[in-house]
This record gives sequence, C-alpha cells and structure tokens, in this order.
Amino acid sequence: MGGVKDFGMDVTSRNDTVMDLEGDLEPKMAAPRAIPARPTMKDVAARAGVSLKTVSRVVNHEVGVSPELVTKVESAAAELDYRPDLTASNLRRSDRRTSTIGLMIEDVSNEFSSAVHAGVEDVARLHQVAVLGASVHEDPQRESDLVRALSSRRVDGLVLTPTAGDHAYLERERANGLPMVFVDRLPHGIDADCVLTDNAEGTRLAIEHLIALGHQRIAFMGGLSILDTATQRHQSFIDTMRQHHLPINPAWVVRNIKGTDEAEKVASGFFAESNQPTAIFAAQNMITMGVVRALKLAELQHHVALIGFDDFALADLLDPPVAVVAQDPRRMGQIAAELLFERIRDGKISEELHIVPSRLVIRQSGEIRPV
Amino acid sequence: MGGVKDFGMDVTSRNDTVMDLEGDLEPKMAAPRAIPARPTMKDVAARAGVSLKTVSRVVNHEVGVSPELVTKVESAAAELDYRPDLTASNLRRSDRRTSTIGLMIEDVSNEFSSAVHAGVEDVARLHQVAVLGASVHEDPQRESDLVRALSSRRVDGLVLTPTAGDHAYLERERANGLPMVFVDRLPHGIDADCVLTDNAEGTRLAIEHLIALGHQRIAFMGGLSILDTATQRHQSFIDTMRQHHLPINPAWVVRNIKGTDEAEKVASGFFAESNQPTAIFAAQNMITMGVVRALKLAELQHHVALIGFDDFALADLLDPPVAVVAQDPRRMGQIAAELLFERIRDGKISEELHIVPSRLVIRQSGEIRPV
DNA sequence: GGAAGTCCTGACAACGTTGTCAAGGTATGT
DNA sequence: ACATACCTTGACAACGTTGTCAGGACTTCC
Repeated sequence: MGGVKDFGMDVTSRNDTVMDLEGDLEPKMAAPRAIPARPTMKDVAARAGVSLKTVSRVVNHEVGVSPELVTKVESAAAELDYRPDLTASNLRRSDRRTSTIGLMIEDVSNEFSSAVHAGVEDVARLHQVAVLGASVHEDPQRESDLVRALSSRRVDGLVLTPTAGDHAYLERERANGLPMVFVDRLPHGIDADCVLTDNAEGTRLAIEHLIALGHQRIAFMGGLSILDTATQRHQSFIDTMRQHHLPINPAWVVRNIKGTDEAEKVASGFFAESNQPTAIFAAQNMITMGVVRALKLAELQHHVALIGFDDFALADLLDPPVAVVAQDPRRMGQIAAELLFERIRDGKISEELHIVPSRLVIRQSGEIRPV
Repeated sequence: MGGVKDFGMDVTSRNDTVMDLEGDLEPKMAAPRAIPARPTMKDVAARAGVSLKTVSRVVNHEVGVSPELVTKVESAAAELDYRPDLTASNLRRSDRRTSTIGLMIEDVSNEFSSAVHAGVEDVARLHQVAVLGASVHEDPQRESDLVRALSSRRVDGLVLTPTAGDHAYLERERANGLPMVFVDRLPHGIDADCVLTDNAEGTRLAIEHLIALGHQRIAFMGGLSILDTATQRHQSFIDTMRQHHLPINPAWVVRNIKGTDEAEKVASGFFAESNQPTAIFAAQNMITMGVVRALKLAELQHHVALIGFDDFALADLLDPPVAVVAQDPRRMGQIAAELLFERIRDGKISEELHIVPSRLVIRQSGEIRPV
C-alpha cells in the first residue's frame, strides 16, 4: 500500500518558511516566496457580492441566473483570473469524472507509439478530455506502477499497450470502475476491449506478393515471441508458405530478434552463406531497418527483395524504397479512444475486438525478382 | 469564464438510471450499470476496525503507528484494492501539489516533439510525477485553451513550446502560482525560463563546413519566420556568409517554407535554372526531406551538397547519407523538466536561459565538393 | 386580496482526504 | 504513589467545489 508520493520534504521546507517570516527579521525577499494563493470561488463571490453557489452556477453555465448577476460574476472572475479547480469539482460532482484518461504506450518517442498517442489525442480533444501519457518500456513492473499512479489520479479510463506479462491484476481495477481498452497487443489473463492490427492478413499479403514474383526462398525475421503480435506474424508466415507448398528453411526463420543491430547481424549472417534467401520478410520496424543496413553493407539492396511490417518515415526515400505492410497506428489510437469513451459513458464492461486492416505498400524493394 | 466541461448530459443520463431502478421492474441487467463505488479510506478503516486517520497515517507511511495496526490496515487495504485518491488528497494537503505537470508541444507524433516529451518524462518519472501531454499544432487559440485546461487541473507546472503569438497572458497564470519553462522557442511578451538549441552556432558550423569545402554558392531554405528559431538560423546564415565575404544570392534565400512538398518545389526551382547553387542549407527537418526528394528527382543527390538542421531517423541510410546539425531534443526536455522542478520546489520566478549546444553530424551529403 | 405557482438566490452538507489537537495509555522519575 | 513525559489513537475541521433544499420576491389566477 502506501502513498503515491512522499511529500515529507516539501512540508518541512514550507514550515521553515513560515518560521522565517514570523520568527526573525530577515527581509522577506530572502525567504522562498510563499506559494501564492490562487483565487477561489469564495474570492470571486466576495468580489461580486454574491453567494458561493451563484458563482458556481455562473461558472457552470447553469440556467436561471439573472443576467445582471452573470455579468457581475463574470467580470469578478476575469479580474481575479479565476480558474475553476477541477480537482475539487470532481471530488464533489456526482459522476466523479476527472475528464482525464491515462495512456500507457511502449515509448512516447517511438514512431508507432506516438502515432497511437496522436490518435488518442484526436478523440480526447473532441471530448475535452486530457491525456496522461506514459512510457511503459516493456517493463511489467513499471506497467503496474503506472496503473496504480493513474488510478490514484482517478483517470476516467485507460488506453494501454500491454507488456508481455500477466494482466489478471487489471481485473480488479476494472471491477473498481476503471474502464480500459488495449491497443496493439492482446492482454493475457483478462478479457477486454482490444484494438489490433490485422497481423495475419498483412503478413499473408506480403508473403503472397513475394511468391507471386517468383520467390521461393523467403526468410522470416521476427521480434520477441513473447509478444503475440510477433507470434501471429510468424504463424501467418508459416501458414502462407505451407499453403503455397513452399519449403521453409529453419535457418531462415529467425525469431526473438531485438533491435536494429541484432537484425543487421542476422541478415548479414544470411548473406555470408552460399545458400542465400532471395527475399526477406522483416516482421517489425527495427528489424527492417537493420536489414536495410545489412543489405547496403553487402551491396545486395537491389538483389534481395525486402518487405517490412509497419511503415516508417522516409521508407520511400531509401535506395531502393522499402515496401512495407502499413499499419494505421493513428487510426488504432482513435478507435481505442472512441471505444473507451463509449465504455466510460455507458459503464459497460465488454470484450469487443477491433481489427484494423493493414495494407501492403508496394515500393521497389518488394518488386525485386529472384535471381 | 465558464466550466471546463459541460457535464449536463452525463448528469441527465445518471438520473435516468436511478429512475429506472426505482420506478419500474425491469431487470437490473438491462439498465446501465451504476458506477461502482471505489473503496475509500472509510471503508478500509471500517474493515480494519480503526479510525480514518489511522488509515491515512499508514497509507502515507507516517511514523508512530503500532506495527499491529499497520498490518491490519495494510491487509484491509489490499483486500479492498484500495487506492488513495490523489484528487482528494491534493485538495486537503497544505502544499496543494498534484504531482502532475503539463507538457504542451507542437505535435506528440512529430519526431522532435516526442523526443522532448521523452526527456520530460525521464525526469518526471524520477520525481514520481505524471505528465499531461498535449499537441498545440501551432495554434495560439489552442495553446491558451490548453493552458486553461491544465491550470484547471491544477498541474504543478508547465513545459511548453510557445506558438508564434503573444504570451503576455501567461504572466497572470504564473503570478497565480503556475511555474513554467519554455522549450525550443523564446516566448514573446514574457520573460521566463527557456531552453533553446544553439541555432546560430549550429548554422555557423554547417555553413563554415560548406565554405571550407570550397562552396560559394550556398542556398538557404528556412521555415516560418514568425518563429524565432527560423529567424535565428537565417540571421546566422547571413552573418556567416558575410564574415567570409561571400555573395548572398537573394533568389537562393527562401524563407517561410511550410512542409515537405513546398520545400521540394522550391529546391526543384533552383535546379531548373541554369545558375544553380552548389550547396543547400535546409534550416528545418521537413525542409531537408523535401530537398532530399527534389535532389533525387533531379538526380543531383551526389552533386549538390546538403546539410540540414535537426537530425532525423534514417538520415544515415539515405543515399547519400544526409549531414545535419543535430539538436538534442531529449536533453532539452530533460533540462526543461529539471528547471521546472527546481522552480516548483523553491517557488521562485526567474528567467534563466539554457542553451543546448548543437553539433554538426558529418555525413556524405555534406562532403560533396562544388563542381 | 389570498392562494398557488414561478423564478432567483443562498445556507448548508457532503465528496475523500489530511492537519490539528486532545484524550487515553504506558513508561519514567521522584 | 504521584507527577511528568511520551507514545499511540481518534474526533473534528478544513480544502474548493456541487447537490439539495428552503426562503423570499414576484407573478398569475380565482
């Protein structure tokens, strides 16, 4: 249990301030400024010569206040620069909404995540709701800490990309009235609303495109298989190859690749052998970039076909431009947020699954024919 | 004036719910679930058989509670899945801190902005503070709406990238106790702490590098000159050229370029003339990308030198790799956040200016010599 | 002219928590 | 045994706001 933050130090320093001002004759300037008191409704009421409640009514645009008082209150509020205090308001209001939602994504600075963020923000803005964003960095501990922190801040709901761990613990949060929608990955241990890319279909499109060009020796490079996005893409690769009766060379099916550098090494490994794949399917962003590097190094970028999963900025400016299965992360964020607001509104708990289609973006690297 | 959100609809629908349950005999399932009541300290106190205040003490790790009661309270809290309510806590606490700060950046999904976001988050996490992030999209109206919204949510402070407009209005917010730090751009109409890239120095480095290679015909392509980052880069370009007694061709100094497409057009315009620049300095991210496109189209990418301001992912994978003046946006976010927490702690208002150095990242496009 | 209704306004409690203070218990010193 | 100090605990007010309700001024109707 325990508080979210230890305020001990702050409190002490504040007491010190008070002592300074009362106890001795140091000039006020030397002591840290007291925290300025923000004007409250009470202040506005006093200045406008009305009751507290009337100010509340004006601020909330309730009907039935005489125009005269409305202007009086409004100008008093403007003069004082009064801002309603949402934290107090939420405490009292019957619906207890904070007009704030939490967003937990892999990393705010990663291209995919921040597109999701943008999508969530699009929708949140329409609802006049603020977004508390946080990066999980694939750390289950951090994930649950963040859920705690956001829950303590009484967010109205949560959009999150689950880490690999177990998510049964979220069941209790949800039971306590915290709606949540998952994005990009299916959570484990809880049935909940979820917005996913069509990983299987996207992969199938890419592989069949390569097959249509005549490729038979296709390598698969995948990410961490604890993530089911990675697993789905891998499975779809296997299925598609089998459906087309193509051999799968186990040496060319590498999973659990982490990061650009590792991907580069793996791809370079392929090219060092006499028996080389004629096409590579890179099942994730970072992996694609690693492969691009390796191809360039081996000067094979115009000889080995490459299709990546997930689009990235400038993919079309590389030499050759890199073909990808494009997801629509912004759309995913929008859908997730819309779904969340629906749940917040009707208070229902449900387990809807939204699949956002992925599409093959044809660029030159995907048009290279086998030698 | 006015409330931040109109809760009218919600209130109505809630009344409806109550009516349903009381008024007729419909099964409960059909009506929207009532909002589940989250356990409060009172519930925990009742279950543990202690007073409210004792629970408060345990939750906040105050000393002087008997170990026996501590365990009793802790297990009661765990059984109920109690979460302290920060909004109520903040309302009562003497320091009135929400442990939340606001971050207003250009666009959460833009590479530079989200790196700043990541930097702010790095520091915020150390302080156990949550970040309310929002995109301003270069809209002054939106900016001030957001400030209002964040101020109403009683954030402890603000990190923001100011738009082009006037920021005198923020003076009043600050006077009402809202500390703020600006990033990337100097605000107008208010003296405040600010974290900036060394635009002049970075530009000088780039231009002098080109000059050292023998370039004399250097074009400048800049962004919106209402932004002073753009103005500073432009001014530094002019100064550096003058210092080296090089002619400035007005036709090659284009400012106010907006977006990739426009940049591409401008650059293509250069190449259509018989008299061409031998080097281009692109003073902003998007512009650089547009130039890359234009160069490729004109097949001049190996003949005209290019240096851009601000690094971007994959710049080193392009053909040729693109030289840039690299800023350090993540570091900027970190510094801004550190500065903000300092101000929050000591309550001081000041006008410190932090210049984060930029550095020239030499890549092939910047090594092309004039013909 | 009085009863009934409408409109506008304000007093007061309450939201969930923490700060303050006092009460009761135990330990210590004489 | 008594006074003193300390330690632990709880009662109560308060933070800034909104929900509830009641009261006063006016209007309307018989």
